[in-house]
Amino acid sequence: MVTTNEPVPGFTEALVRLAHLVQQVYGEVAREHDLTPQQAQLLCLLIGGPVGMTELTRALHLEKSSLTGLVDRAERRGLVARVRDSRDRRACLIELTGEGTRTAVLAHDGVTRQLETLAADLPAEHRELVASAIGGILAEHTSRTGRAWSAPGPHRQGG
Amino acid sequence: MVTTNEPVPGFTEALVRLAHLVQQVYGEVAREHDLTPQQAQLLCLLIGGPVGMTELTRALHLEKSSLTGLVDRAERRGLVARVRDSRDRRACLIELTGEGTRTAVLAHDGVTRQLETLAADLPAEHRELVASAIGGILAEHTSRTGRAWSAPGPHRQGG
DNA sequence: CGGACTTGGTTGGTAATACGAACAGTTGTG
DNA sequence: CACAACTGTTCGTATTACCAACCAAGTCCG
Repeated sequence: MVTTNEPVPGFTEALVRLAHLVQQVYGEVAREHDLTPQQAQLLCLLIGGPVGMTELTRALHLEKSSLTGLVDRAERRGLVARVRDSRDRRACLIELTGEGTRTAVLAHDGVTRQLETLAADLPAEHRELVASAIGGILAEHTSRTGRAWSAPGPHRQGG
Repeated sequence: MVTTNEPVPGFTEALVRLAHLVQQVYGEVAREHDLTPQQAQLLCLLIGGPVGMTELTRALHLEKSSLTGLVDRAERRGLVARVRDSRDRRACLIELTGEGTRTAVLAHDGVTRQLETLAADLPAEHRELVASAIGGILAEHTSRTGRAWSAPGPHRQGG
């Protein structure tokens, strides 16, 4: 009874284009603050509080070594700092500096405002529907990979 | 009584995450076919027919020089070819080769299938609604920048 | 305790991505 | 023809991203 065989062909197309648009917005906003899109993403991810490298590799879908470089450059620019984890002497948490926090918030707000502006014509109900639909897709993906983005919140350490 | 002032704060968050997910799917599929995400994107864009460099820079939001490199590498791999434009001797159209077409279709199908799978739980009506909502957002952005992606179809020569 | 194994992060080497500035060839215009 | 506008390339540089190899710290197990 499910009609998933021949849905709207434009649906995935729309998703892909939207992703592209978001990417573009991220790029523009990042540039306004003299950041690369990746750095902006990193900063926004750290707004919720310090995060460990391993957690970041999962959130950003990067290899460890790639992340090392990204954090290195961000650290060299004084945007983030590595702080040793008290419970695990090999691990380190990445933390926003003062300037990093300022920039991160500005960038995050910029992206949010841009997207909100673009979606201004969208009635609130539709907006909620889209949000929930996306939530479903994300949940489906999460259940498949068994990994989540771990939204801004306390890092749930298994122990 | 428009309620655009304090909408769902999770809306833009959802958009951003979705973009990330699509990006990831693109990356996975690309890798399955020994492509970089950018190459996959290029190939998918060419499925509709040959496209000029300038048009491609707009579609991919790249500088001319960046695109030259991307096309260079794709050409070196035998995926695309530069064909001279008969009407304009400085311009060239980028065209898929035989293998390029095969790969492009496979990659496009792969991405589509993945996304469809993830959205399988979404009822068709919601899907259409989401697609149209996204369409609205894209249209808004288009009207702001005055430029469109020029969906798969005949290249409209601006004249 | 002590070695095997795992985990967390860095280093080194390489390819791809992306930008800006400068350049060469065409086109169109006056 | 002179000149501006346009199309794509080349060059130099910074960033991104991967893999393999590595070191250091924690964990497991005998």
